[in-house]
Amino acid sequence: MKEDQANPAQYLISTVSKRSGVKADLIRAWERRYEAVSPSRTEGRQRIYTDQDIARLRLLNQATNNGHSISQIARLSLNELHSLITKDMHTSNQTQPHIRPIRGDKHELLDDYLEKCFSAIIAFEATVLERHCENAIAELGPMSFIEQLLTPLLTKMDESLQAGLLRPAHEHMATSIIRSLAYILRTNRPCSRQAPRMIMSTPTGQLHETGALLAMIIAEFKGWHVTYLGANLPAEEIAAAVKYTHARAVAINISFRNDDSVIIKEIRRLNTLIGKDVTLIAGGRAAVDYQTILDEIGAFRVNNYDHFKLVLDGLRAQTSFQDYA
Amino acid sequence: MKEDQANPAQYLISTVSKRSGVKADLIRAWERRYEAVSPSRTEGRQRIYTDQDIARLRLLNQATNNGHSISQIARLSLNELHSLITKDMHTSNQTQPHIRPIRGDKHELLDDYLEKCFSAIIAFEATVLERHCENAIAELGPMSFIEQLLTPLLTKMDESLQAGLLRPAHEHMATSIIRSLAYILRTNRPCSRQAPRMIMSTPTGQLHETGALLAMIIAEFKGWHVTYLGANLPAEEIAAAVKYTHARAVAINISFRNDDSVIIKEIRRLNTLIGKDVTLIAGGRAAVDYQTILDEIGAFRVNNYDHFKLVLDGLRAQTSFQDYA
DNA sequence: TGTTCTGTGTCAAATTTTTGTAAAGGTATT
DNA sequence: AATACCTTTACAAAAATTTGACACAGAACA
Repeated sequence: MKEDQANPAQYLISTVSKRSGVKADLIRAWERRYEAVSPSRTEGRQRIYTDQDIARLRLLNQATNNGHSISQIARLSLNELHSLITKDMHTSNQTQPHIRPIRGDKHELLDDYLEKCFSAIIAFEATVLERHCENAIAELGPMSFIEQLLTPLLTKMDESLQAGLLRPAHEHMATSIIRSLAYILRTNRPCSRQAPRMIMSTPTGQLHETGALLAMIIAEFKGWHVTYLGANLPAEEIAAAVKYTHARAVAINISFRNDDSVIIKEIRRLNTLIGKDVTLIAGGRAAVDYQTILDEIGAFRVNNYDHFKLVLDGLRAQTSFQDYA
Repeated sequence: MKEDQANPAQYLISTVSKRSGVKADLIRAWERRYEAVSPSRTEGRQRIYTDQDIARLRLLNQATNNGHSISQIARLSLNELHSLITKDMHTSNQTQPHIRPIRGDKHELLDDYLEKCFSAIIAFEATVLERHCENAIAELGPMSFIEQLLTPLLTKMDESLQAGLLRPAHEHMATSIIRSLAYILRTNRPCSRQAPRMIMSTPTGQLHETGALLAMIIAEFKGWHVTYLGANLPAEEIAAAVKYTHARAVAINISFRNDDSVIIKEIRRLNTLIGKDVTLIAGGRAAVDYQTILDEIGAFRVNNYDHFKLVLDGLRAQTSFQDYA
């Protein structure tokens, strides 16, 4: 356990430049003028950067492109940079999901992050896990992070839990961290008034909400106005939320096969309560176990996030004309 | 205690102009003539604005468009501007009542925010609730937000829930929003390696985690390195987390009086598992119901956040020499 | 009615500051 | 030796600053 076990400083400036998108000259200028990063040095005075430095530079790059002055933001923390950029998206009505020119070996990069995150979980290092996730979000972008890093990570966690390699405490810790990242991941865009609305929740007895949370983020990316209700909610409450918000769709996440009779009853009840005009979508690892009931009532069941996106697009297209101002 | 605002983001005039919709020239004129804003300066005299300044200018812009004279409203507080504009919306042709610039009346400000947040909850407007909370955090700072706005709000929500004024769906929605704010509220300071560590969770059967979440944030403010585990965790798991992290204290939150035998058993088990060297702290609305067992095993019970802070300080002082870098 | 005063928004010129880029000459690494 | 880095210095474009002036609408005044 030395100074920074999980973070062996390792990258040279050319690598950092490629991965962050900031030219090497400029990286040095930013360091010299504003101490934007503080890399350590080799014996021969060459700069050595960490993952965090890369994430920083990437965010700084994005923020300056958004019109911020480098001198003013150079010393902000990763966290602060995140919220800064989130706010930018929030205000400047149409900042596109930023370019992610991850050139080179993306696969290796993902594996690297996956390994690092998993190690942090095993070591019960919440702070390290959080930092790695923040870095990954900055480098990969929210979507890739969710689909290509987080999903495999959650799967791996689940397997390890089954295998007894991890304890529930590990999983709780990791889940809390991941959940807290939702704020960064969400593109708090103003969400035009005509955006179709959706309720996202988890039926009674389903306590795990990670899946629902990520699905919410994805739906928001797809332009939906999602009202997120958390986990473990009875059908009447979900239906009430639909009425209040005039939602056009309800998505529920089923991660575990607890007590079939309860879930099936809840689904059936929810279906009758929301009426025919509201689309019901069910996803999650255990949703497949309820295929029959879902078919019977004419609800969608989605297998994965791509499938979910397709269904969402279909719903948007199918209904009244939307303005894509 | 420095003023450690969660919002050190700073903007130059061009950004401010774009975001607020007020031309840069005019912003300067308003400052020169009416001190509408008071930006700080860089070394080279460039103006530096905060988020609040932007909000201010946006409101001033809107108010002037509504016919108000800039010289009359330039010095109103954020909050007063808010109510001015909402009043404009409601009473389209009313003689504007005397809006006294009663700044400094924090009580009124808090009541106003409380009212707005609660209305947003009743109306099931998640987005509005979130925006009000974000504004309040910017204006009040994280600590005041938690202790003076959020705590009363949660109490009020609870009463309304009991009275049938709100449905559980309302509460779930609001809780999700509040939880997502944790990321902003947390002082993600590096947390020096010598910071005392603490495990925060909620025992089996206790599904509400808002209290634990806020307690975590407060403990972090107090310089603790908190590992947050979420809700509904068996004693063995909490104890395992203590072992992994070498935590010096465990805090559990008990919000509801569910099944006494379970909770008492869990507390007792937790106490034996963590050993004598680890301090157990219990808080939450229903913690008082378990006073006897807590006394018996020599655990702390805290009544409120101030009490919690006192206990935390006591623990820090009592143990080995800490660095207050 | 006509004149003046005041409050407001806008513009322009001259000057500074900020910031990305680059060249030159030396050092490390492979 | 070839390539990649480092430091220092310089430079030019973009953005901000200050100062002062101007236009115009309403209010005040004669």
